[in-house]
Amino acid sequence: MDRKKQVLEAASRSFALFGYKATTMDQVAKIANVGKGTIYTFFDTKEQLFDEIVNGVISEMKSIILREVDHDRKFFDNLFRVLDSFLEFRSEHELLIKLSQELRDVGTPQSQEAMAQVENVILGYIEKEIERAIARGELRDCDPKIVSFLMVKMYIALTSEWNKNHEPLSKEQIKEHIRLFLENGLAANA
Amino acid sequence: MDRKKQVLEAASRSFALFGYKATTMDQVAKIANVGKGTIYTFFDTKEQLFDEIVNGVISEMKSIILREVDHDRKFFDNLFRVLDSFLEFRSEHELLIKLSQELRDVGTPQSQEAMAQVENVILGYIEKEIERAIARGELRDCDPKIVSFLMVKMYIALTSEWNKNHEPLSKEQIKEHIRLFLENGLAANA
DNA sequence: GATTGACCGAAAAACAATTCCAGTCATAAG
DNA sequence: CTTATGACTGGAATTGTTTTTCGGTCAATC
Repeated sequence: MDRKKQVLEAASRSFALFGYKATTMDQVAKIANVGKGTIYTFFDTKEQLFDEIVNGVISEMKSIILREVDHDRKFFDNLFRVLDSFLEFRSEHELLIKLSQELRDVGTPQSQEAMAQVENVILGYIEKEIERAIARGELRDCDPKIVSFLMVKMYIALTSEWNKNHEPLSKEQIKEHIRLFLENGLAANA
Repeated sequence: MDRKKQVLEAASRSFALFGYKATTMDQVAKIANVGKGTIYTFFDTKEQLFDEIVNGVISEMKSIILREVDHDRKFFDNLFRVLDSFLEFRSEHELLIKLSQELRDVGTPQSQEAMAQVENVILGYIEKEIERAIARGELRDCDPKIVSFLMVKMYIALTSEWNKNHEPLSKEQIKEHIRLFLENGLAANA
Protein backbone atom coordinates (compact mmCIF):
# COMPACT_ATOMS: atom_id res chain seq x y z
CA MET A 1 0.00 0.00 0.00
CA ASP A 2 1.45 3.28 -1.08
CA ARG A 3 1.75 5.29 2.12
CA LYS A 4 2.72 8.52 0.41
CA LYS A 5 -0.33 8.39 -1.76
CA GLN A 6 -2.52 7.74 1.29
CA VAL A 7 -1.09 10.81 2.97
CA LEU A 8 -1.57 13.01 -0.08
CA GLU A 9 -5.12 11.79 -0.44
CA ALA A 10 -5.97 12.44 3.20
CA ALA A 11 -4.30 15.85 3.23
CA SER A 12 -6.05 16.81 0.00
CA ARG A 13 -9.42 16.09 1.45
CA SER A 14 -8.66 17.78 4.72
CA PHE A 15 -7.30 20.97 3.16
CA ALA A 16 -10.28 21.18 0.82
CA LEU A 17 -12.70 20.58 3.68
CA PHE A 18 -11.20 22.65 6.50
CA GLY A 19 -8.62 24.92 4.84
CA TYR A 20 -4.94 25.19 5.63
CA LYS A 21 -5.05 26.42 9.18
CA ALA A 22 -7.72 24.13 10.50
CA THR A 23 -6.09 20.95 9.22
CA THR A 24 -3.78 19.43 11.80
CA MET A 25 -1.07 16.92 11.05
CA ASP A 26 -2.55 14.56 13.65
CA GLN A 27 -5.81 14.68 11.76
CA VAL A 28 -4.13 13.96 8.43
CA ALA A 29 -2.27 11.05 10.02
CA LYS A 30 -5.50 9.64 11.39
CA ILE A 31 -7.41 9.93 8.10
CA ALA A 32 -4.47 8.41 6.25
CA ASN A 33 -4.16 5.61 8.82
CA VAL A 34 -0.49 6.36 9.42
CA GLY A 35 1.57 7.44 12.36
CA LYS A 36 2.28 11.13 12.34
CA GLY A 37 6.00 10.47 12.02
CA THR A 38 5.41 8.66 8.75
CA ILE A 39 4.17 11.84 7.12
CA TYR A 40 7.51 13.42 7.89
CA THR A 41 9.39 10.69 5.99
CA PHE A 42 7.74 12.03 2.82
CA PHE A 43 7.28 15.73 3.55
CA ASP A 44 9.56 18.01 5.49
CA THR A 45 6.87 20.38 6.76
CA LYS A 46 3.14 20.95 6.72
CA GLU A 47 3.73 23.75 4.28
CA GLN A 48 5.61 21.54 1.85
CA LEU A 49 2.82 18.99 1.93
CA PHE A 50 0.39 21.79 1.18
CA ASP A 51 2.52 23.12 -1.67
CA GLU A 52 2.68 19.68 -3.21
CA ILE A 53 -1.12 19.52 -3.24
CA VAL A 54 -1.54 23.03 -4.60
CA ASN A 55 0.99 22.23 -7.33
CA GLY A 56 -1.09 19.19 -8.14
CA VAL A 57 -4.13 21.38 -8.69
CA ILE A 58 -2.11 23.77 -10.80
CA SER A 59 -0.85 20.87 -12.88
CA GLU A 60 -4.38 19.66 -13.44
CA MET A 61 -5.34 23.12 -14.63
CA LYS A 62 -2.36 23.26 -16.92
CA SER A 63 -3.22 19.90 -18.39
CA ILE A 64 -6.79 21.03 -19.02
CA ILE A 65 -5.44 24.02 -20.88
CA LEU A 66 -2.97 21.90 -22.81
CA ARG A 67 -5.70 19.47 -23.70
CA GLU A 68 -8.27 22.04 -24.79
CA VAL A 69 -6.15 24.65 -26.50
CA ASP A 70 -5.46 23.98 -30.15
CA HIS A 71 -3.58 26.72 -31.92
CA ASP A 72 -5.19 25.87 -35.21
CA ARG A 73 -8.49 27.01 -33.78
CA LYS A 74 -9.73 30.52 -33.08
CA PHE A 75 -8.77 32.31 -29.87
CA PHE A 76 -12.36 32.52 -28.61
CA ASP A 77 -12.94 28.91 -29.54
CA ASN A 78 -10.13 27.86 -27.27
CA LEU A 79 -11.09 30.32 -24.56
CA PHE A 80 -14.65 29.04 -24.25
CA ARG A 81 -13.56 25.43 -24.42
CA VAL A 82 -11.19 25.94 -21.47
CA LEU A 83 -13.82 27.98 -19.66
CA ASP A 84 -16.24 25.10 -20.08
CA SER A 85 -13.84 22.61 -18.58
CA PHE A 86 -13.10 24.91 -15.65
CA LEU A 87 -16.76 25.53 -14.94
CA GLU A 88 -17.43 21.81 -15.18
CA PHE A 89 -14.76 20.60 -12.77
CA ARG A 90 -16.00 21.91 -9.46
CA SER A 91 -14.12 19.13 -7.61
CA GLU A 92 -10.67 20.53 -8.01
CA HIS A 93 -11.96 24.01 -7.39
CA GLU A 94 -13.26 22.80 -4.05
CA LEU A 95 -9.85 23.41 -2.51
CA LEU A 96 -9.55 26.84 -4.08
CA ILE A 97 -13.01 27.88 -2.91
CA LYS A 98 -12.15 26.87 0.64
CA LEU A 99 -8.84 28.69 0.46
CA SER A 100 -10.34 31.94 -0.81
CA GLN A 101 -12.88 31.69 1.99
CA GLU A 102 -10.10 31.15 4.53
CA LEU A 103 -8.22 34.07 3.05
CA ARG A 104 -11.29 36.31 3.49
CA ASP A 105 -12.07 35.19 7.01
CA VAL A 106 -8.68 34.71 8.61
CA GLY A 107 -6.13 35.92 6.09
CA THR A 108 -3.93 32.82 6.32
CA PRO A 109 -0.73 33.70 4.43
CA GLN A 110 -0.44 30.19 2.99
CA SER A 111 -3.86 30.40 1.37
CA GLN A 112 -3.05 33.85 0.02
CA GLU A 113 0.17 32.52 -1.46
CA ALA A 114 -1.62 29.55 -2.99
CA MET A 115 -4.35 31.67 -4.56
CA ALA A 116 -1.79 34.09 -5.96
CA GLN A 117 0.19 31.22 -7.48
CA VAL A 118 -2.86 29.79 -9.20
CA GLU A 119 -3.95 33.19 -10.43
CA ASN A 120 -0.50 33.93 -11.82
CA VAL A 121 -0.32 30.68 -13.73
CA ILE A 122 -3.71 31.32 -15.34
CA LEU A 123 -2.83 34.94 -15.96
CA GLY A 124 0.40 33.89 -17.68
CA TYR A 125 -1.38 31.47 -19.99
CA ILE A 126 -4.05 33.96 -20.99
CA GLU A 127 -1.46 36.64 -21.59
CA LYS A 128 0.50 34.40 -23.95
CA GLU A 129 -2.62 33.41 -25.84
CA ILE A 130 -3.67 37.03 -26.19
CA GLU A 131 -0.25 37.95 -27.56
CA ARG A 132 -0.51 35.16 -30.07
CA ALA A 133 -4.03 36.17 -31.04
CA ILE A 134 -2.98 39.77 -31.56
CA ALA A 135 -0.05 38.68 -33.70
CA ARG A 136 -2.40 36.61 -35.79
CA GLY A 137 -4.74 39.55 -36.15
CA GLU A 138 -7.54 37.84 -34.28
CA LEU A 139 -7.68 40.43 -31.54
CA ARG A 140 -7.41 44.19 -31.56
CA ASP A 141 -4.11 45.65 -30.54
CA CYS A 142 -4.22 45.92 -26.75
CA ASP A 143 -2.11 45.47 -23.62
CA PRO A 144 -2.14 41.71 -22.91
CA LYS A 145 -1.26 42.22 -19.22
CA ILE A 146 -4.21 44.48 -18.54
CA VAL A 147 -6.63 42.55 -20.68
CA SER A 148 -5.76 39.17 -19.14
CA PHE A 149 -6.07 40.78 -15.73
CA LEU A 150 -9.54 42.02 -16.58
CA MET A 151 -10.58 38.66 -17.96
CA VAL A 152 -9.63 36.89 -14.75
CA LYS A 153 -11.36 39.55 -12.66
CA MET A 154 -14.49 39.11 -14.73
CA TYR A 155 -14.39 35.37 -14.25
CA ILE A 156 -14.01 35.77 -10.48
CA ALA A 157 -16.74 38.40 -10.38
CA LEU A 158 -19.20 36.13 -12.17
CA THR A 159 -18.33 32.86 -10.44
CA SER A 160 -17.93 34.01 -6.87
CA GLU A 161 -18.47 37.69 -6.09
CA TRP A 162 -21.91 37.73 -7.65
CA ASN A 163 -22.97 34.99 -5.26
CA LYS A 164 -22.53 37.23 -2.23
CA ASN A 165 -25.73 39.15 -3.00
CA HIS A 166 -27.53 37.05 -5.59
CA GLU A 167 -28.44 33.56 -6.65
CA PRO A 168 -25.47 31.91 -8.38
CA LEU A 169 -25.43 32.20 -12.16
CA SER A 170 -25.67 29.16 -14.38
CA LYS A 171 -22.69 28.09 -16.46
CA GLU A 172 -24.53 29.28 -19.53
CA GLN A 173 -25.15 32.73 -18.10
CA ILE A 174 -21.49 33.04 -17.14
CA LYS A 175 -20.31 32.06 -20.59
CA GLU A 176 -22.85 34.30 -22.28
CA HIS A 177 -21.73 37.34 -20.34
CA ILE A 178 -18.07 36.70 -20.91
CA ARG A 179 -18.85 36.35 -24.59
CA LEU A 180 -20.86 39.56 -24.50
CA PHE A 181 -18.04 41.59 -23.03
CA LEU A 182 -15.10 40.01 -24.77
CA GLU A 183 -16.20 38.97 -28.17
CA ASN A 184 -19.09 41.13 -29.22
CA GLY A 185 -19.02 44.23 -27.13
CA LEU A 186 -22.20 45.67 -25.70
CA ALA A 187 -23.09 48.01 -28.50
CA ALA A 188 -26.01 46.89 -30.57
CA ASN A 189 -25.55 46.70 -34.35
CA ALA A 190 -23.23 44.37 -36.20
CA MET B 1 -20.37 81.16 13.15
CA ASP B 2 -22.19 78.05 12.02
CA ARG B 3 -21.18 75.42 14.53
CA LYS B 4 -22.86 72.54 12.71
CA LYS B 5 -20.99 73.32 9.54
CA GLN B 6 -17.74 73.48 11.48
CA VAL B 7 -18.38 70.04 12.92
CA LEU B 8 -19.28 68.53 9.55
CA GLU B 9 -16.18 70.03 8.02
CA ALA B 10 -13.91 68.74 10.77
CA ALA B 11 -15.47 65.28 10.77
CA SER B 12 -15.26 65.10 7.00
CA ARG B 13 -11.56 65.75 7.03
CA SER B 14 -10.93 63.40 9.91
CA PHE B 15 -12.88 60.50 8.41
CA ALA B 16 -11.15 60.96 5.07
CA LEU B 17 -7.75 61.14 6.74
CA PHE B 18 -7.97 58.45 9.42
CA GLY B 19 -11.04 56.40 8.55
CA TYR B 20 -14.08 55.73 10.71
CA LYS B 21 -12.50 53.83 13.57
CA ALA B 22 -9.47 56.04 14.09
CA THR B 23 -11.38 59.33 14.32
CA THR B 24 -12.43 60.10 17.84
CA MET B 25 -15.15 62.50 18.81
CA ASP B 26 -12.65 64.38 20.97
CA GLN B 27 -10.50 64.86 17.91
CA VAL B 28 -13.41 66.11 15.83
CA ALA B 29 -14.36 68.51 18.60
CA LYS B 30 -10.82 69.83 18.76
CA ILE B 31 -10.49 70.34 15.01
CA ALA B 32 -13.90 72.00 14.91
CA ASN B 33 -13.06 74.18 17.89
CA VAL B 34 -16.13 73.07 19.78
CA GLY B 35 -16.76 71.25 22.99
CA LYS B 36 -17.48 67.57 22.52
CA GLY B 37 -20.98 68.01 23.93
CA THR B 38 -21.78 70.51 21.20
CA ILE B 39 -21.42 67.82 18.58
CA TYR B 40 -24.16 65.89 20.30
CA THR B 41 -26.58 68.78 19.96
CA PHE B 42 -26.46 68.26 16.18
CA PHE B 43 -25.84 64.51 15.87
CA ASP B 44 -27.14 61.73 18.07
CA THR B 45 -24.23 59.37 17.58
CA LYS B 46 -20.87 59.10 15.86
CA GLU B 47 -22.47 56.77 13.36
CA GLN B 48 -25.17 59.31 12.47
CA LEU B 49 -22.54 61.97 11.91
CA PHE B 50 -20.70 59.55 9.66
CA ASP B 51 -23.86 58.68 7.73
CA GLU B 52 -24.56 62.34 7.14
CA ILE B 53 -21.13 62.75 5.58
CA VAL B 54 -21.39 59.61 3.47
CA ASN B 55 -24.79 60.77 2.25
CA GLY B 56 -23.16 64.03 1.28
CA VAL B 57 -20.66 62.17 -0.88
CA ILE B 58 -23.43 60.13 -2.42
CA SER B 59 -25.34 63.32 -3.20
CA GLU B 60 -22.31 64.79 -4.90
CA MET B 61 -22.02 61.69 -7.03
CA LYS B 62 -25.68 61.83 -7.91
CA SER B 63 -25.36 65.46 -8.90
CA ILE B 64 -22.38 64.64 -11.12
CA ILE B 65 -24.47 62.00 -12.83
CA LEU B 66 -27.44 64.33 -13.13
CA ARG B 67 -25.22 67.03 -14.57
CA GLU B 68 -23.40 64.84 -17.09
CA VAL B 69 -26.13 62.54 -18.28
CA ASP B 70 -28.21 63.88 -21.12
CA HIS B 71 -30.76 61.46 -22.49
CA ASP B 72 -30.58 63.02 -25.92
CA ARG B 73 -27.03 61.76 -26.21
CA LYS B 74 -25.77 58.23 -26.78
CA PHE B 75 -25.41 55.81 -23.86
CA PHE B 76 -21.66 55.52 -24.26
CA ASP B 77 -21.33 59.26 -24.60
CA ASN B 78 -22.96 59.74 -21.24
CA LEU B 79 -21.07 56.83 -19.70
CA PHE B 80 -17.66 58.18 -20.61
CA ARG B 81 -18.56 61.69 -19.62
CA VAL B 82 -19.54 60.52 -16.12
CA LEU B 83 -16.49 58.29 -15.98
CA ASP B 84 -14.33 61.29 -16.78
CA SER B 85 -15.82 63.33 -13.97
CA PHE B 86 -15.40 60.48 -11.51
CA LEU B 87 -11.79 59.91 -12.48
CA GLU B 88 -11.15 63.62 -12.24
CA PHE B 89 -12.59 64.15 -8.79
CA ARG B 90 -10.20 62.17 -6.67
CA SER B 91 -10.84 64.60 -3.82
CA GLU B 92 -14.27 63.34 -2.93
CA HIS B 93 -13.09 59.82 -3.47
CA GLU B 94 -10.47 60.42 -0.80
CA LEU B 95 -12.96 59.35 1.83
CA LEU B 96 -14.00 56.29 -0.12
CA ILE B 97 -10.38 55.29 -0.73
CA LYS B 98 -9.65 55.54 2.97
CA LEU B 99 -12.76 53.56 3.81
CA SER B 100 -12.00 50.72 1.41
CA GLN B 101 -8.52 50.60 2.90
CA GLU B 102 -9.96 50.44 6.40
CA LEU B 103 -12.36 47.74 5.27
CA ARG B 104 -9.45 45.69 3.95
CA ASP B 105 -7.20 46.14 6.98
CA VAL B 106 -9.62 46.07 9.90
CA GLY B 107 -13.01 45.20 8.45
CA THR B 108 -14.86 48.04 10.20
CA PRO B 109 -18.58 47.36 9.66
CA GLN B 110 -19.37 51.04 9.20
CA SER B 111 -16.95 51.37 6.31
CA GLN B 112 -18.34 48.21 4.75
CA GLU B 113 -21.84 49.61 5.05
CA ALA B 114 -20.80 52.93 3.54
CA MET B 115 -19.05 51.32 0.58
CA ALA B 116 -22.01 49.07 -0.07
CA GLN B 117 -24.38 52.05 -0.03
CA VAL B 118 -22.29 53.96 -2.54
CA GLU B 119 -21.93 50.92 -4.76
CA ASN B 120 -25.66 50.30 -4.72
CA VAL B 121 -26.49 53.85 -5.70
CA ILE B 122 -24.10 53.72 -8.65
CA LEU B 123 -25.30 50.25 -9.57
CA GLY B 124 -28.87 51.47 -9.58
CA TYR B 125 -28.14 54.36 -11.89
CA ILE B 126 -26.19 52.25 -14.35
CA GLU B 127 -28.90 49.62 -14.36
CA LYS B 128 -31.55 52.18 -15.23
CA GLU B 129 -29.44 53.68 -17.99
CA ILE B 130 -28.76 50.24 -19.43
CA GLU B 131 -32.46 49.45 -19.46
CA ARG B 132 -33.16 52.70 -21.27
CA ALA B 133 -30.39 52.05 -23.77
CA ILE B 134 -31.68 48.58 -24.51
CA ALA B 135 -35.19 49.94 -25.01
CA ARG B 136 -33.79 52.49 -27.45
CA GLY B 137 -31.92 49.77 -29.29
CA GLU B 138 -28.54 51.19 -28.41
CA LEU B 139 -27.40 48.12 -26.51
CA ARG B 140 -27.83 44.44 -27.18
CA ASP B 141 -30.48 42.66 -25.21
CA CYS B 142 -28.86 41.67 -21.92
CA ASP B 143 -29.49 41.41 -18.18
CA PRO B 144 -29.05 44.96 -16.82
CA LYS B 145 -28.36 43.71 -13.28
CA ILE B 146 -25.49 41.48 -14.29
CA VAL B 147 -24.06 43.90 -16.81
CA SER B 148 -24.10 46.88 -14.43
CA PHE B 149 -22.49 44.66 -11.80
CA LEU B 150 -19.72 43.74 -14.22
CA MET B 151 -19.20 47.35 -15.23
CA VAL B 152 -18.68 48.43 -11.62
CA LYS B 153 -16.35 45.49 -10.98
CA MET B 154 -14.33 46.45 -14.03
CA TYR B 155 -14.08 50.02 -12.82
CA ILE B 156 -12.89 48.87 -9.38
CA ALA B 157 -10.46 46.39 -10.91
CA LEU B 158 -8.86 49.06 -13.07
CA THR B 159 -8.81 51.90 -10.55
CA SER B 160 -7.78 50.05 -7.41
CA GLU B 161 -7.11 46.32 -7.64
CA TRP B 162 -4.60 46.71 -10.44
CA ASN B 163 -2.54 48.98 -8.22
CA LYS B 164 -1.80 46.18 -5.77
CA ASN B 165 0.72 44.59 -8.11
CA HIS B 166 1.40 47.22 -10.76
CA GLU B 167 1.93 50.89 -11.38
CA PRO B 168 -1.42 52.72 -11.42
CA LEU B 169 -3.00 53.18 -14.82
CA SER B 170 -3.57 56.60 -16.33
CA LYS B 171 -7.08 57.92 -16.77
CA GLU B 172 -6.70 57.43 -20.50
CA GLN B 173 -5.70 53.79 -20.12
CA ILE B 174 -8.65 53.15 -17.85
CA LYS B 175 -11.09 54.74 -20.27
CA GLU B 176 -9.55 52.97 -23.24
CA HIS B 177 -9.92 49.58 -21.63
CA ILE B 178 -13.46 50.16 -20.52
CA ARG B 179 -14.24 51.24 -24.06
CA LEU B 180 -12.48 48.17 -25.41
CA PHE B 181 -14.54 45.77 -23.34
CA LEU B 182 -17.87 47.54 -23.41
CA GLU B 183 -18.20 49.27 -26.68
CA ASN B 184 -16.07 47.51 -29.22
CA GLY B 185 -15.41 44.03 -27.92
CA LEU B 186 -12.00 42.46 -28.22
CA ALA B 187 -12.42 40.76 -31.52
CA ALA B 188 -10.55 42.37 -34.37
CA ASN B 189 -12.51 43.14 -37.52
CA ALA B 190 -14.83 46.02 -37.93
C1' DG C 1 15.04 -0.33 8.34
C1' DA C 2 10.50 1.35 8.67
C1' DT C 3 6.83 2.96 11.70
C1' DT C 4 5.06 4.91 15.57
C1' DG C 5 3.07 8.03 19.18
C1' DA C 6 4.71 10.22 23.59
C1' DC C 7 7.08 14.30 24.06
C1' DC C 8 8.94 19.20 23.36
C1' DG C 9 8.80 24.04 22.58
C1' DA C 10 6.95 27.65 20.07
C1' DA C 11 2.87 29.79 18.67
C1' DA C 12 -1.92 30.63 19.25
C1' DA C 13 -6.12 30.75 22.09
C1' DA C 14 -8.31 32.09 26.42
C1' DC C 15 -8.46 34.91 30.02
C1' DA C 16 -7.45 39.07 33.08
C1' DA C 17 -5.88 43.71 33.66
C1' DT C 18 -5.70 48.03 31.67
C1' DT C 19 -6.63 51.73 28.53
C1' DC C 20 -9.59 54.18 25.51
C1' DC C 21 -13.48 56.59 23.90
C1' DA C 22 -18.60 57.39 22.77
C1' DG C 23 -21.88 59.48 25.10
C1' DT C 24 -23.76 62.11 29.54
C1' DC C 25 -24.62 65.82 32.48
C1' DA C 26 -23.54 69.05 36.13
C1' DT C 27 -21.55 73.37 35.74
C1' DA C 28 -20.15 77.63 33.37
C1' DA C 29 -20.72 81.18 30.14
C1' DG C 30 -23.58 84.25 27.59
C1' DC D 1 -32.91 80.86 30.64
C1' DT D 2 -30.41 79.05 26.78
C1' DT D 3 -26.34 77.21 24.88
C1' DA D 4 -21.71 75.38 25.35
C1' DT D 5 -18.50 72.77 27.76
C1' DG D 6 -15.19 69.19 29.36
C1' DA D 7 -14.67 66.09 33.47
C1' DC D 8 -16.75 61.79 34.19
C1' DT D 9 -18.67 57.04 33.37
C1' DG D 10 -19.21 52.35 31.70
C1' DG D 11 -18.58 49.29 28.31
C1' DA D 12 -15.73 48.03 24.57
C1' DA D 13 -11.19 47.54 22.72
C1' DT D 14 -6.30 46.72 23.70
C1' DT D 15 -2.50 44.96 26.07
C1' DG D 16 -0.27 41.67 29.02
C1' DT D 17 -0.33 36.93 31.02
C1' DT D 18 -1.48 32.12 31.39
C1' DT D 19 -3.02 27.98 29.27
C1' DT D 20 -3.77 25.06 25.37
C1' DT D 21 -2.81 23.52 20.91
C1' DC D 22 -0.14 21.57 17.34
C1' DG D 23 4.04 21.18 14.10
C1' DG D 24 7.90 18.65 14.36
C1' DT D 25 11.36 15.13 16.79
C1' DC D 26 13.17 10.84 18.23
C1' DA D 27 13.71 6.86 21.36
C1' DA D 28 11.19 2.74 21.49
C1' DT D 29 8.89 -0.89 18.77
C1' DC D 30 7.96 -3.93 15.11
